[in-house]
Amino acid sequence: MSLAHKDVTAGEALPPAPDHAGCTRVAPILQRIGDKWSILIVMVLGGGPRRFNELKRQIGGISQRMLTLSLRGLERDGLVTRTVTPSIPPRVDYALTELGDSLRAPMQAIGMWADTHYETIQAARANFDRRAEAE
Amino acid sequence: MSLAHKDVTAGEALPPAPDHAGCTRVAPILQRIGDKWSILIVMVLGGGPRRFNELKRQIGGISQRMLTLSLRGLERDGLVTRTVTPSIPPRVDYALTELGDSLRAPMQAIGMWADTHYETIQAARANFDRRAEAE
DNA sequence: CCGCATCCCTAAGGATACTG
DNA sequence: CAGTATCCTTAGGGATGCGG
Repeated sequence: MSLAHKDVTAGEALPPAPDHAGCTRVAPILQRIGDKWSILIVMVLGGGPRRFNELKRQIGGISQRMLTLSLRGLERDGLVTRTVTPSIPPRVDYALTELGDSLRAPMQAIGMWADTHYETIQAARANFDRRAEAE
Repeated sequence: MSLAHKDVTAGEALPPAPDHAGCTRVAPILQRIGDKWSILIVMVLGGGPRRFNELKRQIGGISQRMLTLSLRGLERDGLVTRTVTPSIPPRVDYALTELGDSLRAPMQAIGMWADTHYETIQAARANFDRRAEAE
């Protein structure tokens, strides 16, 4: 793990390039929320607290195993709270913390980007695959 | 795969919640760039074109296998160009496309977020693990 | 220098069945 | 309802060695 910050002399042509710090720190976080389900969960919880099976239904296609694990991860990172009401049947509510809520804005920036360029990317893929198939 | 857009009546308490569309479309894209290396590559290429081993060195800790695969993925999605100069020894340059470059902005939004809340998240994890260990 | 092919091991993740 | 536990299959990813 290095990501050398010195030695920027190698190449510096086209763009402004105002990054260079906090790159390696971003990766682990992006992976945390870049997994198959976490963003979906955050998105749904952005609409207010949800119960376990409510989440499961609204997300669609997730197993309870993965929902549990994903929620645990988000809870662990302080993005989501888990509130148990020990009634019968038991009731558990999940909600975004302030931290989790603050993630929604940058997330939507990516969302916008993805939505804007979705077709372009699909086209690029199709194109790439087509000429790859033609050897 | 559903993510029902209707039936928002279930819960709508705390936040403004201006999302609800393009959620399922975001996930695959986030996974594409949320893998272990892609963002790092995009970040480094943000500083200008790089050769293969140049990238490898600057990223640090990546195997050439994964670098190749990641670059192929990025190329396939039209985020990166691959330019071969058939000299001896051969020379291959990678650079961001306009599309790839446009990704840097939203990416840095997440980067900022991650950097800002890094400590908080670490603390939350430590806290969670501590009380989990205490059963 | 670039990168494909191979081997191999681990983690991710789905399906199902069972508990408080 | 809200999980936990188990099984099993696949994808991710490192190490190494060869080839243009």
